[in-house]
Amino acid sequence: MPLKRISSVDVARAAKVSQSTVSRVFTPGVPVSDAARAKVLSAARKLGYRPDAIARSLITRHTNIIGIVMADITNPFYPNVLDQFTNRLQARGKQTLLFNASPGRDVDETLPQVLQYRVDAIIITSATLSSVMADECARLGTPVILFNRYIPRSKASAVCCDNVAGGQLVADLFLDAGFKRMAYVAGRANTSTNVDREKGFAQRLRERGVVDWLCEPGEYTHESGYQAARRLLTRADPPDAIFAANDIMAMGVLDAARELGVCVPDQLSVIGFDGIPAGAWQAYSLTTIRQPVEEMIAATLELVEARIAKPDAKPVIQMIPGTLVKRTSARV
Amino acid sequence: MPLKRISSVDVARAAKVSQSTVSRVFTPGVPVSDAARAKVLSAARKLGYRPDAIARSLITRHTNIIGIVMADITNPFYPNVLDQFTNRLQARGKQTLLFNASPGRDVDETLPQVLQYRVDAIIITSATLSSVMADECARLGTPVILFNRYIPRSKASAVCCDNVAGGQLVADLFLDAGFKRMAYVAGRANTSTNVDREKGFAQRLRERGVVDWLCEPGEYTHESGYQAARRLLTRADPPDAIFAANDIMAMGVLDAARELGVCVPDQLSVIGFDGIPAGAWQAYSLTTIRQPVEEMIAATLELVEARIAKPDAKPVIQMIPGTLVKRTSARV
DNA sequence: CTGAAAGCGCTTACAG
DNA sequence: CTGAAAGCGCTTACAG
Repeated sequence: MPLKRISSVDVARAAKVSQSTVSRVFTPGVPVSDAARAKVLSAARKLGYRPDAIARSLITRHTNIIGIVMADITNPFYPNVLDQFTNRLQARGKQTLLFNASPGRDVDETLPQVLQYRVDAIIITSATLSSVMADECARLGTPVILFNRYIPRSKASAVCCDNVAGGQLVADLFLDAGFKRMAYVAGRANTSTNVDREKGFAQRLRERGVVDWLCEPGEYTHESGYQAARRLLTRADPPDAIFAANDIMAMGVLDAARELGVCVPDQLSVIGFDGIPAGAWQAYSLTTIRQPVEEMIAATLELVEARIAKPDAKPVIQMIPGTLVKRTSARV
Repeated sequence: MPLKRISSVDVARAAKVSQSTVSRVFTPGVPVSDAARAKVLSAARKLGYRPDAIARSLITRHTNIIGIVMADITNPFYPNVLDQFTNRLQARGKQTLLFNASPGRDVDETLPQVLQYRVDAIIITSATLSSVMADECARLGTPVILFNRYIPRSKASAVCCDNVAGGQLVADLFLDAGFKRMAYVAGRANTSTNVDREKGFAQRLRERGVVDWLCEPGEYTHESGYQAARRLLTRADPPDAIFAANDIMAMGVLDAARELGVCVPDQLSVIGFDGIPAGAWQAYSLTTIRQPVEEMIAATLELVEARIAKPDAKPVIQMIPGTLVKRTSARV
């Protein structure tokens, strides 16, 4: 038979003080006499009392809960992101309410649910929302920070890896190394990460006089990278360099090359994007553009704090450059 | 300037009904006249009203939030688990409060925080808690369900892959195939998954007359599997069959074998445990014992529902057998 | 420093 | 079916 939850009133009675005093003891920074504090703490310990976070939230109007909306948790780039977010949030005494969104769809239907729980702020990653919804959140005073996405001209702030610059960097690398026939293996078509990485890659290729390159669709999975590479490498005129929109697809590309007897990096150079741990495994030794995850997370969390403190501050979009990690999958 | 959050009182005023009626319209299964419902809904829509989940929780005494405590999110077995839990919880109208625990330590310090938020139930995975704490939760009426762990004789229910049986299965497979020199690459020593997998493996080996086999420590990471295999394969008497306590270590073993020129499966057979997607990649083609994740999650969620409805029901420990996935890393 | 009281935004007997 | 009222467990002016 579950016992009644014990409340501040119970503690007050046991400690022979008022309920207000009990509350004060559990509110940091409020003056309480040492004598009262001692009585309350001892009674609280005896009864196993802990303040009720829900009741506290109702009156303080903040919950210390941050909503994280994520699609695509199974993409190997994200577990680390989620791990770091929750760890660092917990270190600041905040909790994480996790919402799963369908990849590729906006989260406009999910967000009202998040809002119902009065989260102090919302972090959205590998998913996007309409700018209408972003503005609605702003109206309600709930800060929204996008992680690795951005919505130009909306009220939502964002922290991104500079995906365009990353794409350009890969193009430069390929061109400097003298490759003649390049290919891009795309991520899910409607994601901003894919759009930007391809944009940077294509722009730079064109700027430097290349008019013709290959492009295969993919969907940010190992299997789709593998299939794209099979199509590419069995052509009469196969590419000598492939840029895959993320690491996991690049690893699929490498598996296809191995299977088809295409020698990497002698006959084929492959570069990925993300910097996931698996890229370092001996079977792949993947050269890639590493997203500065730590920095991006730190920046996001700072923005979260800043916007909670001042919700109507101007939205900012922060771009952090990726860095080349040279391993052995590309002759660059 | 953020607008005031709009409450049921605002809607009541706009719809010219009582606040109670507004509340009833948003409480499923409570009778309200069509006329009143229409007025309320229209006013609510106009004002953008949504009931406040925090206030509702305070009075109904349940939050519709399930706490999930997880260590080791970056272990590739878990993203899928988390993804499925959140998806299926959301489908039932429940939310997920995610807590990150340090791997290897119990979660006794974390749990009071979870409890403060009055979660309806707690799921603990890849982490464990003392039986004292389990009983404390039971006393408070908060059900605790362990996922892939169990605490004998405690008040916490559990859903597990049958790790002992899985270990036995691997031993039988190796023995039936005629291997002479077997090795076990261990997971983190203090985890119940590692203890049970090794126990089953060793028991069966002994039962069938094997007295001598190799054992190397590992910590459930690719790197530790790789290092363990290097130690094993550079011995004067290297093993001809390795059972790794999880897939990711088995993949590290395969990478070491590849690097050392040990041919798999001709000179060495490798079997893992978990059934993570990456095991199917062409670079590994890993034979493994697959944990029936879907079934385990469904069972866990059923248990969660059942215990929320009846918190003082007897704890149950449910074991679900794993299944062999034959690929090409083992000659069995 | 402390207590009595108001109030956060809901749900739910209670009476009609 | 509907409204007035009590109450969930806290925080925080207000007065002393």
